[in-house]
Amino acid sequence: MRQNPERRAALLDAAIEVLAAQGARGLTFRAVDQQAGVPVGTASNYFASRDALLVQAGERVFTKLDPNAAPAPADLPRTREGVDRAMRAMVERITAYPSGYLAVLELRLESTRRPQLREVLTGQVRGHFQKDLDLHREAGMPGDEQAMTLLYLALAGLIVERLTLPGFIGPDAVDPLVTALVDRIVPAE
Amino acid sequence: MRQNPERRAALLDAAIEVLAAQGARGLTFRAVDQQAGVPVGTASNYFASRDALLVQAGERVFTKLDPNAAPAPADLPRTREGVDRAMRAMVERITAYPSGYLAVLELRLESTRRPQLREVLTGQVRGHFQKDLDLHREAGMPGDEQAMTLLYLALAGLIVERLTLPGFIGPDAVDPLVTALVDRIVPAE
DNA sequence: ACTGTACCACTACACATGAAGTGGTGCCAA
DNA sequence: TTGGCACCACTTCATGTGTAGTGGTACAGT
Repeated sequence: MRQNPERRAALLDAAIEVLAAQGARGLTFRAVDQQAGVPVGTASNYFASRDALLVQAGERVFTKLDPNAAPAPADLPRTREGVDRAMRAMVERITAYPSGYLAVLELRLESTRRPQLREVLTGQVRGHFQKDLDLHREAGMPGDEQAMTLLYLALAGLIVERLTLPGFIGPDAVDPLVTALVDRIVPAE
Repeated sequence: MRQNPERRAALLDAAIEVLAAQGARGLTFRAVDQQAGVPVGTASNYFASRDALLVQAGERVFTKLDPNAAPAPADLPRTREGVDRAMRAMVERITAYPSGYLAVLELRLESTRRPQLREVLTGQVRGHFQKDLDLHREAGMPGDEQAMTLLYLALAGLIVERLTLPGFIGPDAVDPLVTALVDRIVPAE
């Protein structure tokens, strides 16, 4: 088993791209090798099995999607308007990097068949959501936990819609929908 | 090309199960044959190509998911409470038939790579949503189009969450979330 | 009642694709 | 010089598509 961490990370990033482009079933050692531009057999040397590759890709994609997730809270007003701006930024950020979220969706579906992967994903989602919740509360933003859960679900739905059938909800409809959502979900201050 | 309509329908139903169980990439003629319990080669005789199979499965799954979609409006109060009941029933109905919605999710992701499939799915989603909208309005239920769109997105998000990572949002949390959602989205009467 | 036709279920096969795993070679650094 | 790593060649295997072909059956024309 090879150890080089940069190379391993590069392979995982390639795996994420493959997931988005070809689906979970298309995630093979060779496809990863090709995407990463390394010789055939490399991925096979870094991951014991396809399962391991899948799980590690699942771990990585969240660390790539989320860390920048909290760029805002600091200089944002602690009002509904502030929440609105944060949410719009989040939707913008995620839809601007489709591969990442599409890979997550593929992994979610694949986790239907792989208990181990499901464990990992559930832990990741729970953890990141909890962190966002804590940040939100510590920043003194309006909206209780239930409100944030509802926002999370609706935005997730919106993002899925935008990424998979962009013709249904057009690009111009996004911001108004997010604003309307926040207006209705987050209590007036 | 074979014509027997019952057999074709049975093959498409089998295709939906395969989609849910094995993903879009697992949808092969042979897998469909096996799932439907018919001899190898049958599906190949009924569909000109894998593409055609995918598209026709995409058409069918919506007709199977939706028609029962409007069992309620008649005897439901034209109030927020009525909307709440309708929405809870809908979530219940969809999560009770996981294969159907999981197949839709697989198709959505696959449509990322297949323009023709994307066209079909976009049309189906748009059409069914519009129909629901019309029924809702004609029944005199509270909530304008934007409110219904927000409800749709949030419930879609909730369903995805329930079907793919059931450990994150537990089964007992569903009804309260739906009720809270409707309370916040649909204006008080 | 007989025969021919059309359709269909089922079978078999030819061809292609793509992947996994293994073993080996050369290189570089400790 | 020894160990770890990148790279490569080759074998083996599994799976799927598309199509051709076979036998059976229902139906219609005569």
